[in-house]
Amino acid sequence: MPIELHLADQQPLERSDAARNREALLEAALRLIDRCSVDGVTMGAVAHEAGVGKGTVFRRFESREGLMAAVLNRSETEWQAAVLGGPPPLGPHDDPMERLLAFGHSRLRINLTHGALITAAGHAGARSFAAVSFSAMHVRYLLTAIGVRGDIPLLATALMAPLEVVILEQQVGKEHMDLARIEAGWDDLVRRVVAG
Amino acid sequence: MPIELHLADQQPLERSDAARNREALLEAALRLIDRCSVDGVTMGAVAHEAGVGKGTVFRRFESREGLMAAVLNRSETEWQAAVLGGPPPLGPHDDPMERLLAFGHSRLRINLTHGALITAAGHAGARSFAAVSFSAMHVRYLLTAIGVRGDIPLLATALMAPLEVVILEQQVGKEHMDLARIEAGWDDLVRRVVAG
DNA sequence: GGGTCAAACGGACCGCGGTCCGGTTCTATT
DNA sequence: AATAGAACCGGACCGCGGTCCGTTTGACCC
Repeated sequence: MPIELHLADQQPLERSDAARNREALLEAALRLIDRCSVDGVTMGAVAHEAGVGKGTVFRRFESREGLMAAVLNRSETEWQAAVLGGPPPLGPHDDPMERLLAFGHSRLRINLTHGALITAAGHAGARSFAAVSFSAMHVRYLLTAIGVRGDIPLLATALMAPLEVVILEQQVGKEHMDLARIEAGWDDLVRRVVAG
Repeated sequence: MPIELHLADQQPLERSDAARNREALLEAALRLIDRCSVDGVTMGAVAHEAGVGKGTVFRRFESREGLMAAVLNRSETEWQAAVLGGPPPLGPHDDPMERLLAFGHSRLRINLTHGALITAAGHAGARSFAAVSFSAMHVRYLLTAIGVRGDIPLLATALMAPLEVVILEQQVGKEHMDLARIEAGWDDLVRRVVAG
């Protein structure tokens, strides 16, 4: 019987070839993304680019959404770091209201820039899982810090919903709104919600 | 040269067999939906069920999304009629605020009930096209009638965003919120936005 | 080094959405 | 009724996401 003494280690352990392939696949995906845009990223193409079989891609990442989520995760992680410990106004300081506004603007820009990727990551991505996402927790925290009264989780959702990719693409693509207007609209919404 | 004297007629005219097939396909789709749920509705299956070739389905409805949108359109149309001319509080009466609240509750229920279908209808469905949808127009109108000041189109979007299927399914499926709470949350949001 | 076995690998295979094109059918016109 | 040609029809075909299973490989123990 194996001793398994990797105390705080997570998952049962990953074989070295598996780890190597995961890395190779992620890099292959990145290469493909900026060579043929997001929807040029075919599972077969990624496999070929990384020099492995298609089955391997699926074992590592479960699905196309999973792969996209993994790619997305890189930039998303450093954004989260910026929120948790970066410079103001996004990072920690003593005016939660200003921080909330900065959060919205930042999220807005990201969702517009990486819209295709986020959409491709689907249910494995931004939203989902473990009950609530990072953004939801952060907004709830800020609302509480501001002193808003009411059903905080619901209010947080209401504030984040207009930042969703689907909504933004509708506004920019079909209704031809520009970024500044959408930002201003979000600020206004926040003020109204906070004022209560 | 053809005289084309169908004055207010829309599109170049539809051949009778084409019209017959469109009907047959829509009914086939409906039959399949409540026999095998929405994602059992395969283009091939619909074609077979209607007794036509697969190509025909695509010529009539462009894509799977298009077919779903056509199916959705039936219930959606009668809902729109209820909004425009039905009984209060959803239909016309003299308290726009109450009507707005009723709108939200109604939309909420529909989006939860027909979520799968709406999602399957995708960009050809609820949202899209001709610049703005029926719901957007209605909410903008009500906000104006209430006397809200500000960027009405943006505020309307902000109010409708939390009613989107993606959001609702997250709330109900992952965060286990019940309908009453979501309704209450929306009412609260509306009051805050209107109070401004 | 040699042996063992779980884990990873690869690529054939499947069903679906979507396209294409040669043959067929309806409508308008005479 | 006959003609012409546009519109429609069917189903073979393609690429993609996803699955399956026989084969290989790496980790661990002797």
